[in-house]
Amino acid sequence: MAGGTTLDKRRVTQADVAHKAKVSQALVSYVVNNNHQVSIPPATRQRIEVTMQELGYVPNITARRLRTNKTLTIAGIIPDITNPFYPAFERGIQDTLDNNGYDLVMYNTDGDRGKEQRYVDSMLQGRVDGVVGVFFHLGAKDLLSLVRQNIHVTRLEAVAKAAGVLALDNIYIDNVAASRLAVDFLIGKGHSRIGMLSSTEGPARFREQGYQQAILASSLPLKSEFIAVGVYNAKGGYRAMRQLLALDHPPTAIFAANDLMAMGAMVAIREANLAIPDDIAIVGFDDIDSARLVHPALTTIRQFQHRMGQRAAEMLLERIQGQAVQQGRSEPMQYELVIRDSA
Amino acid sequence: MAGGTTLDKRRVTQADVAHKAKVSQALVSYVVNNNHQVSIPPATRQRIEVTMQELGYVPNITARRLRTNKTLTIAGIIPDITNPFYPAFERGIQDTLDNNGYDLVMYNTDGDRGKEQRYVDSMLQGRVDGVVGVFFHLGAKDLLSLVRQNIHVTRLEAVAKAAGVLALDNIYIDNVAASRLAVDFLIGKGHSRIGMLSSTEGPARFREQGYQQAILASSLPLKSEFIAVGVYNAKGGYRAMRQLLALDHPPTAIFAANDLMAMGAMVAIREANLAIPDDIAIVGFDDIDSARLVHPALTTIRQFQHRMGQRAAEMLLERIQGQAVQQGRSEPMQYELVIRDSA
DNA sequence: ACGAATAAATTGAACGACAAATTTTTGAGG
DNA sequence: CCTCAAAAATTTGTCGTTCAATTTATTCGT
Repeated sequence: MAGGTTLDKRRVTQADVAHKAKVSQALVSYVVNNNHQVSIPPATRQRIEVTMQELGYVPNITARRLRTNKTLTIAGIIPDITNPFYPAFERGIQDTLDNNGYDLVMYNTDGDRGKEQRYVDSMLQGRVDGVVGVFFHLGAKDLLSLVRQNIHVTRLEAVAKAAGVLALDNIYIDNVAASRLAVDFLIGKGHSRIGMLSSTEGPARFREQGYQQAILASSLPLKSEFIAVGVYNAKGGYRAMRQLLALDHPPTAIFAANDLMAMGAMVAIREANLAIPDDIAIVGFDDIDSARLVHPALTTIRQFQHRMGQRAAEMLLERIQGQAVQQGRSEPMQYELVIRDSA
Repeated sequence: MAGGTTLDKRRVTQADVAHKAKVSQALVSYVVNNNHQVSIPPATRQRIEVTMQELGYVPNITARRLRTNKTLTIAGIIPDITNPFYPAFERGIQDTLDNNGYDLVMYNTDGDRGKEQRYVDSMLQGRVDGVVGVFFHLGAKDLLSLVRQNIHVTRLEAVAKAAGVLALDNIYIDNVAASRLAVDFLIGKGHSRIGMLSSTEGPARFREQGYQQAILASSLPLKSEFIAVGVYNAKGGYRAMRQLLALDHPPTAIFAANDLMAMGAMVAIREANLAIPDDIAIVGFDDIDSARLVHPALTTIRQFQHRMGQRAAEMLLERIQGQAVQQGRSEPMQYELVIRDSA
């Protein structure tokens, strides 16, 4: 029999340490937590510390969580980590949480209402102290149950939200204004036939609003056939672009609802033997990492995903630690137009 | 005053339900868990269920975890979620865990030994029931402490590992063989001057081994100046490629240690006014999503990251649930050469 | 040097859900 | 009305933290 089946040896508890050190279990806890409210003679403290060493005591974090009613854990509820927008966002969250001793649990909703609701409900069991969430379907009222249980929420939103009375924070970039910036840039380049690759998903409808506002403000005609709708990824962009290319007089410039759609469109444009940006200029949205690696490099709206994740986590921790004003906060995040070669 | 400060209303517990329903707390637990070991008359069961409804009872998951000594939580310890290889891997893990009622906690090590060690140590506090890990520095012996605490581990490895006596599973793709496949393809295309963009990080050293084996097996000369080393990302690939381009007789084909380096190299090649694949052919590794979106589309070694994540999680759950053989398992994963336009 | 007052050191108990072990209640058969 | 088994219900121990309570030690005035 090799020394393999030593499984049933129970884990060392504070009670075990206390017994061996001839003190009460409470004293061991005070030593573990280095609590200064209570005075412990150096001799006793050392005896307990030595005994912990000897027995190899490691605190049971679940018991600690139960007693303190703090999990030191945050949920990150996002649509899909394989969408290139989110890894840096999650990483920003995790970096900030890690610096503060918090864990991050990951959930992917696929932008599905049922999953969003299911995960929010699951949080009511007390898995986490707070949630950083990107919800396509749930609104503040759907998160009320969490807030009432003192589980705080910070949301990433796609438009400016008025800070409500609910103790629930938002960060956002103004997708409408940012999209106007992108389309105004194309207009400024002299384009008069500007198409958009839009989507029914995610923040695309706000980006479409920005597109429409820019066109209308410039007194160019707003043509509905110039707006092609597809799913919110490269394939959707490819297909929507083919739709626009099939028009008698296709656009000479394209604003894509996100970089993936823009990249899919670039494939379609090349297949049609057209040159970017000479025949068709294209602007994306998000500035995902690969935007600078495609050829020609993609002009796009940059968001600072890592910073956004950090800030969302910071605001959440402030609220958890009672350092935030009672009322909900809403904070705009930066964006900028990155001009590369595609437009 | 406003109805805002209703915070201190204590959460409803089983004891509250028991008191109102005039039963013991244990009975409530039996009803909650629908335990069939014990018989409960329908009338009593219903009374308890109604009372739970009335009071809005929600189980305290931390207390449950403490009592059952099961967290139903798994740690995912990876180098960096912003490395495009990992999102689909993590998503695969999460999908499988979610189907089995498990949560996933995310940690990023940046391939740093200290962080790898710190996170592993932190798991000893009983945060999780198991770990899916990608470790660049820690070996089986460093994970022994976890296995001894009955915290199981499944690792993603870069080479075939013999299944050890430790109850610790691996999945891997054979990076050496896969790299040989890539370089053999270039040799088969008639290239005799084949360079490599390598790195000191991650699995790059195994990919370099495969490169060397392929060159040697073909009786081409193995030139050390054809191996340029850079950091494991696009910028590293760009810089390493510029190094190769500065040679008197640069290679006519490039094997990059991963797709990001390949894409960085493509930028450098274009800047030198050389054509891909006509002047220089290039092959990458990983088949990240954007590999098909760059121009020309990247020939590369495809790995099935989502499937790998799923399989890693499956193996871990099998072990946690005691369905795995005692001995460690090592399972190869599929890969394939995807021929696109860059070579 | 002695008792009271104060300070220091230490301990008990509750928290919440689960489940094994135990006790109480019910009801049938004689 | 008693026995005995089955059914129903309860008791108990668990894990770390922290408030409250208790025990032990020390100071100080006389």
